[in-house]
Amino acid sequence: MPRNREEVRKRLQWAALELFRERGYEETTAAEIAAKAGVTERTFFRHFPDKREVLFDGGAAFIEAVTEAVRDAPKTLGPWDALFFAFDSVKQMFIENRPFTEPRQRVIASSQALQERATDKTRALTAALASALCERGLTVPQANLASQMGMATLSHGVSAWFNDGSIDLGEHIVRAFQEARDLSSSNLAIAKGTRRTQRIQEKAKLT
Amino acid sequence: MPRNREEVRKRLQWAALELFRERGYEETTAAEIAAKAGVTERTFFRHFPDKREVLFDGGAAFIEAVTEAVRDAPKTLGPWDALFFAFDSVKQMFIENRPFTEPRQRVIASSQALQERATDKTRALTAALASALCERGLTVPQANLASQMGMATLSHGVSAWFNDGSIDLGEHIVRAFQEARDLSSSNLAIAKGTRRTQRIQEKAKLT
DNA sequence: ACTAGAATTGTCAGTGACTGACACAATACC
DNA sequence: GGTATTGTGTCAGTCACTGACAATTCTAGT
Repeated sequence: MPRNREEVRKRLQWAALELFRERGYEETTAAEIAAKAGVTERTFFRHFPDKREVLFDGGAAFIEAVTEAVRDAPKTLGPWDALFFAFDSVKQMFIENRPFTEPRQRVIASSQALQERATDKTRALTAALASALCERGLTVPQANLASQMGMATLSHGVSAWFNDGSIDLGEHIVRAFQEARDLSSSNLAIAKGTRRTQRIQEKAKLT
Repeated sequence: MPRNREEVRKRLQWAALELFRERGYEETTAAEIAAKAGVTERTFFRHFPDKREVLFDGGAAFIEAVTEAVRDAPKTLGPWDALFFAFDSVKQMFIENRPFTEPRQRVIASSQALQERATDKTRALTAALASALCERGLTVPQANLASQMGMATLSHGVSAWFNDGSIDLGEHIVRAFQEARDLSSSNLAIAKGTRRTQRIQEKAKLT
């Protein structure tokens, strides 16, 4: 009885979120999710490669949007500005998906296994960003560093937005990038060179 | 036949690394690892909570060393300098563990499941760093941002050291922090304020 | 050396995630 | 209406992981 593929997929996701919230992730079996969605356990694993993945769908679409935004950024912009441009371009996706994302976040926070998968999804996005930055002339290490710093900054901004919805998401992102700049530009020891750094460390050891 | 606990632990780790390199992670069962170490599958899971964890031992010791170094950093240092101080203080651990770490890295890179766990270990370290930074007067979001940027920078430096052992690890870390500063301080759009940023984006849409 | 008690392991049975193979049903296309 | 394609059900099986209990070895006190 093959219904519409997408419909079954969505029913499974909905059922999973529902059961995870009621009983918790570990206490819910894949068979129970499938039963609630009106299909078999085997069908569940035909739609999702593993039990965790049922909560992480649509991530690929977001990755595609952000990396495309990085490619579309004005070529005059440096990597840091290009990332800001890209994040600002796709901020609407965060706003639209917030009703789905917010309850899911609570479930993820309650399970170690789900946190691991969530972290891995962030890593995949970071890697895709780095790849896009490479096309802008950066070396691989530079692109990795920039994308990781950018993702850390974006997470910072989105997290602040979750806790304070009274301010626009775009404004939160602007502030996050400002904070990142202030933080790393205050690097006194390194700015003056290695010699001074060593002296500071020797001083510290005497204390 | 209970031998010394630490000895069995190390035999299991060695056997696992060996088998993972020969057959790959997925193709090796926990029972096989245990048999090679002269114990039972049940004993394997008494020493390690799951199959992946056998490759990630000693991480706790490193976390403790780095966070303690953050706490010991001169109080006059800002968060960014404190992180540099801490990383520089424990760089010896990287040098000593390189013979174990390097082959392990190849195994990890060949398995999705192991990569996930590795990423999670990085996340745990980052969280511990953020916690240590909080004790230096930073807010939670600031500490999170700083620790994530710091970890990204450290990874950058260590990775460069792996690829170029002719230069000292300490020098690689110094360079990584310099690159991080240069990267985020060149944030032209944000530095001039939101208005200019919006204009840049509107211009881009016309293109 | 001897022995009680703690620590470690072996054995066994069981759950649940996940997979391959095959048959069956529903849909799309002609 | 027949046929290939696609989605699903069923079944058997592997493997990660766990609880319970017995057996074994180590450790300390005598």
